[in-house]
Amino acid sequence: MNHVKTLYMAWSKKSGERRGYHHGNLREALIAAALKLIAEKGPAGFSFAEAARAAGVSPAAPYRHFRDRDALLADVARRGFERFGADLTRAWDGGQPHPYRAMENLGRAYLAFARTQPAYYAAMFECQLPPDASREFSQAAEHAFSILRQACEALCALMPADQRPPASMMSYHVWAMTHGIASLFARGDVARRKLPMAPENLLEAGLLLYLRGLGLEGL
Amino acid sequence: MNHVKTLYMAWSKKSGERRGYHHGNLREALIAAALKLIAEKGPAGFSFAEAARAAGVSPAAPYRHFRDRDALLADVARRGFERFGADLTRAWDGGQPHPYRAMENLGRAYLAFARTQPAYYAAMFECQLPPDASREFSQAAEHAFSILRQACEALCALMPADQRPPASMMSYHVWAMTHGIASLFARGDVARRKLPMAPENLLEAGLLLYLRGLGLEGL
DNA sequence: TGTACATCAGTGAACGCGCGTTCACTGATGTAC
DNA sequence: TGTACATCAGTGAACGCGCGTTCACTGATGTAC
Repeated sequence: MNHVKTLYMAWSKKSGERRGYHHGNLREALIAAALKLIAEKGPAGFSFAEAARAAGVSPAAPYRHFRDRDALLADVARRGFERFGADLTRAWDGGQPHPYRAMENLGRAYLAFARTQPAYYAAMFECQLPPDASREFSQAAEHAFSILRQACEALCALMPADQRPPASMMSYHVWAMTHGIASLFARGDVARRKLPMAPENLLEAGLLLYLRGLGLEGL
Repeated sequence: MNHVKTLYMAWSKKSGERRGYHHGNLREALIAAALKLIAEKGPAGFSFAEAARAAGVSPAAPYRHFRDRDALLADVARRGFERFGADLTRAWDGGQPHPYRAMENLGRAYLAFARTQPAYYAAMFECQLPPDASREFSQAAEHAFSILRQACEALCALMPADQRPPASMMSYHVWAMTHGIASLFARGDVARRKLPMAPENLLEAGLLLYLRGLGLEGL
């Protein structure tokens, strides 16, 4: 394919000119449309046909890219976990400048994801999608969680070896509290509950108290 | 209405005999059908028509009891919060035999609800239903949460007055951790994640550590 | 470089389906007299 | 106690709709020669 022409086409699309027979990037366009629809009406209010319409193609076109409606939804969830994992990795930043501060950033990133990507969040956690639906899906989810575990291990390593709590248990606790605050108070959709403080502050205090309970002082 | 006859009708229905022109308890039957459908296919896979079919009435009959599909769903969620509140109240049992033990029971009751009533749980928390959708709904939800707050106040009261943490903040932390564990690991539907221990034990340890962080020792 | 052709990603018409909702109706219930 | 009647909770047929999915097709792309 003529590369210059490709670039020209991309430019055309960007500037809203009429596309030709081929869409060029339908797969991505469908995902984007799905996210928009989920954000507006919840995972239930998303239909294959409407996504096609939003992308400006015939209702049969999506079948070239996804087996069926559920396959698209599963792909949205998988991508969600991938972005989520990337966000968490960036926030953790290898534990810099200090494991505790990095853990705080991790929590903030979790809340920020729930707030700014409510569609991804709902697809990932509230779609009745079995966690082991597909290999790629469960791996992406597992990877995101592994960042939390890694952070907990780094925090445990700050303690004398004979006083360290099990990092695995700790990571589940941190995950649960963060997920609870995100799902109840930080989510970016209509289901968010009111809270008399910033969710970030609630989370920071919660983690601090929990870590103190573990004997991790002097942060 | 003849009371004996009413009792007889109820008996007839119980023994599965043919009902007459009037259903007798359609409202309840529709709620029950909705719960069954939600449990099987998620909140998205529930339709007014199918609920009517399950209750053995024509598709127009439900309109005598609910304005529309969403009204039924909202009623399910409201009832869910009422049952939830009742369960939590029973578990707390006025703080008997000891506030900490009662708090433990409270957490167990939360997890048990998520496990045994996944349909209610999904309708309450994952239906994209705004928390302030209706007065009755938000009151029922608020009441359930107030049990948690009450428990936290009782626990705070065990501490010297000058060391007490704000019970309000504490109740949000307890809620978040419990809700996180329930939603991720204890729920009774396909979205439950595997956990290398009983969710109850994870929660107990988490609460214990958190309380220790607050300075609530000697439990 | 030019051309023939395989492959790919779209079309658009069609289908059967179940849904939500409405309507005029009817049978049962409970009550006023 | 009997009867007439208002009210209530159902019926069932009908509607328009959008959905998911299929099919034979076609236009564009990229490549082999």
